[in-house]
Amino acid sequence: MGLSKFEQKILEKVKKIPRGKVTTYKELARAVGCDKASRAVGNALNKNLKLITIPCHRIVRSDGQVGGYKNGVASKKKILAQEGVLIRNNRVIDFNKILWKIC
DNA sequence: GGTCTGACAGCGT
DNA sequence: CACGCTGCCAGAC
Repeated sequence: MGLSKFEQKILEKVKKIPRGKVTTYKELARAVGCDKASRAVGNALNKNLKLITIPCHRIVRSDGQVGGYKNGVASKKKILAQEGVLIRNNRVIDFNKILWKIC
């Protein structure tokens, strides 16, 4: 499979995010040792998009905004809502409460 | 190799 | 609180 080490590490972390929680591109970047690579993280998720195995909809911006999604932001918000994550005007409500911090 | 891209972050206005 | 700009980084070309 043609996934870089960087991408593999990202996806590993994403798989561990519990239902009903969210984490950020920045937090993921930090977790894999490149805290300034938040942009590259988004790229990695965009390419791989294994929507079933990898809950990439649980990744949001560090300011609580929903951010992007390959299938469309509307879809992302819908899935999050199904998991109990409340959203208003493209922003996650109680962002700090449901933020998943990666070890 | 150099350059461009984008599901970002931070800061100023 | 909303925009806009600049900086950043791994990948794709």
